[in-house]
Amino acid sequence: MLDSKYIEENMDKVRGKLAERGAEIDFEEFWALDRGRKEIIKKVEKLERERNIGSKKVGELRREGKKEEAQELQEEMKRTSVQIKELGELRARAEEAFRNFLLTIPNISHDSVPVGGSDADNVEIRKWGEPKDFDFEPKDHVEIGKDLDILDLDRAAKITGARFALYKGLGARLERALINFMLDLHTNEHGYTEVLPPFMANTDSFIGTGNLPKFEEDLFKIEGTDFYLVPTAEVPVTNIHRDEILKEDELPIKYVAYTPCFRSEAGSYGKDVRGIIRQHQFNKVELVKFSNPDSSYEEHESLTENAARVLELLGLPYRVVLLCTGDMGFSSAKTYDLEVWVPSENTFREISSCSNFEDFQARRASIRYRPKDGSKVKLVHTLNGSGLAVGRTVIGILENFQEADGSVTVPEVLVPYMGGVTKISN
RNA sequence: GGAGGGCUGGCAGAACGGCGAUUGCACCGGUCUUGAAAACCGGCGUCCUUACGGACUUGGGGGUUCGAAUCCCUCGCCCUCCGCCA
Repeated sequence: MLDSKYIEENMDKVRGKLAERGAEIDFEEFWALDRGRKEIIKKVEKLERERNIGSKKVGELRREGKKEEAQELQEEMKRTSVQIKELGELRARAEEAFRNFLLTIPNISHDSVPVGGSDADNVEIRKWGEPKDFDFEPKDHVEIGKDLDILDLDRAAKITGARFALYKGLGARLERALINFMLDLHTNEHGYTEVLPPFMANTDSFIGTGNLPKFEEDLFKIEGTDFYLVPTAEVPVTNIHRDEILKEDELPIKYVAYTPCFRSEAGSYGKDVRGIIRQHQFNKVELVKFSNPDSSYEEHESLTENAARVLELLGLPYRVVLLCTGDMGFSSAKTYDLEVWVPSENTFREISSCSNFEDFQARRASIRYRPKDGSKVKLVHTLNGSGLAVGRTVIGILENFQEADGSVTVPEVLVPYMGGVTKISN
């Protein structure tokens, strides 16, 4: 959520910035809602003042034994009270309409973000590693998984439906090994605190991160409750500190969390239907930071590096891409995507998305800190990034490290997590 | 699922339905000091207003009342006990 005062004072900039990302804001409506809200607030508060003074006076008159005067004033205040109640309802509606309007406006991009309409305008920042030159026809992960009997998509479809996976044997072990490896790396080497949050969260939490009210169709809701399955650990973890005032000394707070992620994938019918690239349920290790606003962009860079380190240790070729205005998520001010090399597609595919949300989520979720110098409490900046998406990491490993004989070499760093297994083969 | 107790400011903890929440601790600033501590003074939630001011805020929402932290209803959460259960 943007600061309404900021919008008022920087109308042209806001208009331009939002246009860059393909979002239009109806300023006529904004002004109308804002003006309406302020007018009604003024009226109500004037009446409330009268009532407060009047009521106090009633008490005084009674104590002085002036019963009749008290009675008279009481009658008058009763009428005032009725008016307040009526206007109060209008006020509530006006404020809600204003807030709802603000909740549907996306974040403003950082000045370093390139302007563009689609992923074609994203900017490659750097590349790491060399895609392997296979001297045989490489298979895709579906074939590899089937041939090694570690991935059974047909039976998963029987259990649930399309876009679900059943890992078996060393496939299941590989998934678990990756989760543990990533958690150990980020806690031991990068200073994150491990958390294991609920896999469902309530409406307030989803509003806090910006997933609601606008993107409900992307979520699975639990019938008969106020709970949704989390589409990313970002939701529960960012909301750990919702409605809190943190100490400046505590910042930055860094969490790493493993959760499964559940996404309805509405609107992606027919896209990535083969394999486990796009699933209704997948595992992810997520990095989340709560930062001092002054240093959030440094924290963004280091968070991205922390995620990239996973790929480097695994030996998977990747590139870093700076998303353009048109390709960024609703809540983000700046996003780097990490893309892993996928031999079967002869291209890079997103495996991590690292964003700085500045105070956009913090304002929605009311996450603030108390500056050391005693000045007014301020909103923190929130950041997060996948560290990494586990299913897609499995794709990377199976496809990049496949051998001519159909086996897959286990990256050295994972061997201890695989119980000493160095090669997955029949 | 049943019975009971609770929810107040960053924390602790008061407040017969009536001058719009007493106090302590923590934190920040100032005075004092060579420096620090102590002491003293001030500050330390949100909104409206150029300002002066004003309104709101005792878990959320609603009700009773001239007036609600206080009474009633409802939802949420925490604690204790019973039942069931991985």
